[in-house]
Amino acid sequence: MKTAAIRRDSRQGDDYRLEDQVGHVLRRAHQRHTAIFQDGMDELQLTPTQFAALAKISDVGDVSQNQLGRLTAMDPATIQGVIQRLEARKLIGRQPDPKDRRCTLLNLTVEGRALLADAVARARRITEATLAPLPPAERQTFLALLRKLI
Amino acid sequence: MKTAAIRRDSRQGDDYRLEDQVGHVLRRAHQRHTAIFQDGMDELQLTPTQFAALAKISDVGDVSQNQLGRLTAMDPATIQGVIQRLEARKLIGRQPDPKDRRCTLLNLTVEGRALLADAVARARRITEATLAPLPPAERQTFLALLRKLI
DNA sequence: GGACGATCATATGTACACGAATGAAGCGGT
DNA sequence: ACCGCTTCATTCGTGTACATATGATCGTCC
Repeated sequence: MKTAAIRRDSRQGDDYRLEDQVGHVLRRAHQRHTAIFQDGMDELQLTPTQFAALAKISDVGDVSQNQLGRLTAMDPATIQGVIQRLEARKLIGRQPDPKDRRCTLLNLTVEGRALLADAVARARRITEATLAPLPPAERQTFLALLRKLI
Repeated sequence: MKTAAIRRDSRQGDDYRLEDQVGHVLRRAHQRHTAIFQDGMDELQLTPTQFAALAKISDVGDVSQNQLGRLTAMDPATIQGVIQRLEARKLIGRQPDPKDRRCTLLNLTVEGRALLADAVARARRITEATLAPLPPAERQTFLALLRKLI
């Protein structure tokens, strides 16, 4: 009797509830964010990963694909497609690395730089909208905890 | 001078840092979790969504695909593929709904039930491993905050 | 009871995400 | 100079994830 009460109140109990699992909530939170992102980037037609790639290239200048992948947490196989689509839209350029013939160095085109400026402004609003359900005081707490899980 | 100091210390400042954005951290945390999941479910060859579908069917019994999709936060187009793969492995069965000829009702096969029992035990360890970087006291806080973002 | 809008499953196309494999190129040690 | 190990970019295959479209069926309102 007492055991059951304790379980119901403070422990997770014997039953497995999908909606209580970190993974599931993490997945749904990520889903919600990408929906907000897609909405906020509507006119620019940028996905979260495409935006991340552009922002990083802008940060660090000439980078190889694999290096950019490490900086943005993308697989070589994943970033390959992202780069391909950005290049097709002429937002980035590619040129062979004179020092290492295996690499191709990436950089922003003029159009890429212009579009990124717009995108960053939107990204700030997207971050704000994503965190909107949390009172400002809790946002830092949440981010600090979330960062520990990386 | 003073302004710059304040910005550096407590405000987000003018520069846009990708690694400070919720979306990016959320994406990476989700990535890490799926990696842990894949590792923990190695022998069973279940993906997070496949596991979620099995667990939910076990919970609620006969469900239509779309209904299951709503319960597990999956698009009709997404759950279609998940169901198809689970059926191919004979973990779930499908039969027409006598009350509504548009629907097909899903349920676990004997193999599905057996595999799920094993999977749930593993899923508990996966949740534990995902939250391992957080001291126990912070886990409830984190989950409570994360849930607000859904 | 017939038309209309909603819902169900499915299909197509695009975009991440990653394992695994491949060929080209770099590099260190002998 | 050569061999082996690593790294780079690419490719293939599988699996989410979602927009959009389609045909079948259901409910409802007139």
